[in-house]
Amino acid sequence: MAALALSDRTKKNRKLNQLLSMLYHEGNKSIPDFSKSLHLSIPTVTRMLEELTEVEFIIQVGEGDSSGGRKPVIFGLNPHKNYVLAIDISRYSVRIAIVNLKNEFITEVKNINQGLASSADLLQVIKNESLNLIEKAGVKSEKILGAGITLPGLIDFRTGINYTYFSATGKSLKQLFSELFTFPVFVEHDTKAMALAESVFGLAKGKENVLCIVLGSGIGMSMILGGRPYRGNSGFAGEFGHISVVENGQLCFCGKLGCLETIASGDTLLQNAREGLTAGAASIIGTLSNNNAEKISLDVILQAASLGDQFAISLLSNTGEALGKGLAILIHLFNPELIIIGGPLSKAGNLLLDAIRQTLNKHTIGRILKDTSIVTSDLGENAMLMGGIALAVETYFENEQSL
Amino acid sequence: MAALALSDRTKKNRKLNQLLSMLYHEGNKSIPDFSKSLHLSIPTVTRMLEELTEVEFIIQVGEGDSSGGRKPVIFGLNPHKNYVLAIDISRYSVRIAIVNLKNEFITEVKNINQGLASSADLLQVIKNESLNLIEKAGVKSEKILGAGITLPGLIDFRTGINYTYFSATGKSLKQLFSELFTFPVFVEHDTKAMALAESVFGLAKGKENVLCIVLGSGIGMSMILGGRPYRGNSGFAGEFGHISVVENGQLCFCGKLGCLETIASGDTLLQNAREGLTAGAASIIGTLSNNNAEKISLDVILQAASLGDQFAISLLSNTGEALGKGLAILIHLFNPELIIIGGPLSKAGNLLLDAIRQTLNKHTIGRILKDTSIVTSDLGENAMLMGGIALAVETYFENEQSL
DNA sequence: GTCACTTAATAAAAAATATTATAAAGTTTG
DNA sequence: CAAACTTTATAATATTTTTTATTAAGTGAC
Repeated sequence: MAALALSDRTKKNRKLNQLLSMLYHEGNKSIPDFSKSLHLSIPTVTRMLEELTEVEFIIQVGEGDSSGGRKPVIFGLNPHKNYVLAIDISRYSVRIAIVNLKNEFITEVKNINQGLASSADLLQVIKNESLNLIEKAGVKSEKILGAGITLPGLIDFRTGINYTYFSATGKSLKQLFSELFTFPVFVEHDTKAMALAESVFGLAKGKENVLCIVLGSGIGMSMILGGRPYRGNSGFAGEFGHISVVENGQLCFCGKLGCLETIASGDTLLQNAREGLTAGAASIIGTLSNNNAEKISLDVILQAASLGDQFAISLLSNTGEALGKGLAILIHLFNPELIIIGGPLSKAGNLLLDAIRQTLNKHTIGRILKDTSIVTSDLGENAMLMGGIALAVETYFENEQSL
Repeated sequence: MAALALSDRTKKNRKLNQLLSMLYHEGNKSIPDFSKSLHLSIPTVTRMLEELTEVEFIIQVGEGDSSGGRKPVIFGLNPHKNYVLAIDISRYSVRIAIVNLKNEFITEVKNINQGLASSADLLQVIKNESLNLIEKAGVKSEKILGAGITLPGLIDFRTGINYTYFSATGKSLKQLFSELFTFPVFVEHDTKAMALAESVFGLAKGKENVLCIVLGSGIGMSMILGGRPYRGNSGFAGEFGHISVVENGQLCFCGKLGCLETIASGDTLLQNAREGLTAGAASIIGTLSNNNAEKISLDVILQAASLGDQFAISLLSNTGEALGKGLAILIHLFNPELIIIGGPLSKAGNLLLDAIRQTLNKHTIGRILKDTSIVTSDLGENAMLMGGIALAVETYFENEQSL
């Protein structure tokens, strides 16, 4: 097995990198497919594929269809050539998994009940649990091409410094996590990772201009513009939750008044639920939460709504309406082809979407709204992990830099 | 002079196109410069330059500096190889000019006092005046590589149909204008052309993420994101003037309530001026406009403000404050490195900028605001023409499609 | 089922490109 | 002010890539 130094940024390797990246993003392909996409002749592509087969990066996966002629051999990534460690860090938990190059989870997703807000020694915990998982999976550490790590915070992507977490260390996130493992690490903001996941695996696949909204306790946004993730100048783009929508509104934790988060986030919804129940609203939320205001969660409210609870439904539709006002702004500015609503609240589905659409009809210029679809994400709770995986593979194949 | 079919989209020509485009955007270069940028060897670049010199596309313009070694020969575009006809169409006027490939105007800018709103036969007028200008300039029609045409309206860039003007013809803008001339036409929305002009010639040169605001009777916006003009899905992106900022605000001509245009546009400023004067505000605006409310224009108010008129200054600062609220939203969403304020009102300079900056300090998360500069454009009244020129040259050199 | 047509893959020849060596033209330093 | 070093440009050689021709493998119509 000859050594193929894919990390050299020579002209030849750039093409090899491009080829691998295409295979990862667009799936299996034939020689003529590559020839057209890469603007290379068929003999050249043949030689490249031979080289990559030699080092076991790719394998023949069968033959394709033909509309009248010899059937082409189809090539695909060798799923067992490498593995990716995916780590999604959040405030109260960490999720870890290992996948092969077909994005198949080769372990269960390990859930740790410690997070950024609850553990002093989180990095060490992450290291140990990761190494355990790697051992349990029976994967050699050398076969792991890298770790895709996602976490929240205000991250300056030029310096890699997270101003919300770990900033006291003075180290960049890449430094911090690199010290844990022998393989490379690729770090990304969790919300931005979700956009990447949608773009590579989800509903944004093949689309050029997509906005991804993450509805959880707060409101996050990430964007695919011109087919590429958009970060802005320093990585702070997408602070959708903190645009002003209410003149002299409620105080937001960011210090400003009337941010969208103060009227349309999960936290606000919960607060409204508690206040409504205290004021005597008729609802099964009380029973579902054992009449303990502390136990009222988004899941409880979603459950109540799905059971037809009018109060819960109106809470969701109020949130949808408030969010719709914000989305109207986004649509005027970005003219996106698609808006994907993700995060815990997105499970509300049409209870949320209907209210959003109604508000948009009122607040958006019709000609522009016409070209925008609004859907809820179908990636589920592994969205961030998937984003981390895509980041790791893509950065590795394309030989670029991540955070 | 051998024929060099630059329009063939072969691999070789793609490189030639890239080279010409680089020369246009980045200025004159040496053989080693090209070699590095184009990832081609020096002999190959030498051959390409010989070919392009042969057909008079480029010329040697002198020699460059060296930090210790032989001085390189510097190559540049031949400014007289081709010319561009630039046409900027607006509601009440049309401006026409001819430039060479150094972007030097080889004629005066011809100003026609007919426009989209005032002429039934505008296309014919434009054709005649253009041909006159070409003849007067003594330029052979074959030497004109194309016309760069800019105009306002809601333009679907996929179909090239302008829903505001000429939509009754059922023809795309390209068809419509192509019928006027023997050379190719390249059409662009006027506001988006301004962003292109800023990106190629103006303050946005070399910058990745820039927002361009056009402050005139209304409020327009165009964007450079990831170094490229951003249009959105159908070309409607940037409707900054029609985002909602006032709950149950004034009725906007777009049919919605409380659009930014209803509080921060030139028209609103004029209306406020008239109302203020009627209510008895102390100001020299009255004298400057001969006490004729009809004659109060943005220019009059700017003149009054520059003379120190307190009422005029407060009008501008009110507009700045209102605009600032909108800009705060943009900064949170786009995290741009630069916001350029253009259009007639931008002449107010610091009278506007100071109020904007003050408002931003109040309404924007500090960490994000820190990385954004806000300036007024320095392209002047030819900004749109320049954008049309850049569009024509760039599209021609890069062999791509425009509207 | 054969014949005409289509698509894929390989082989050989031709063209283009890169690499290496060398020369030309400057700059800097002792 | 020469010697040593740098950078640019050209020439010769080696490599890579494309083009063209050929073969392989399949489809569909009569």
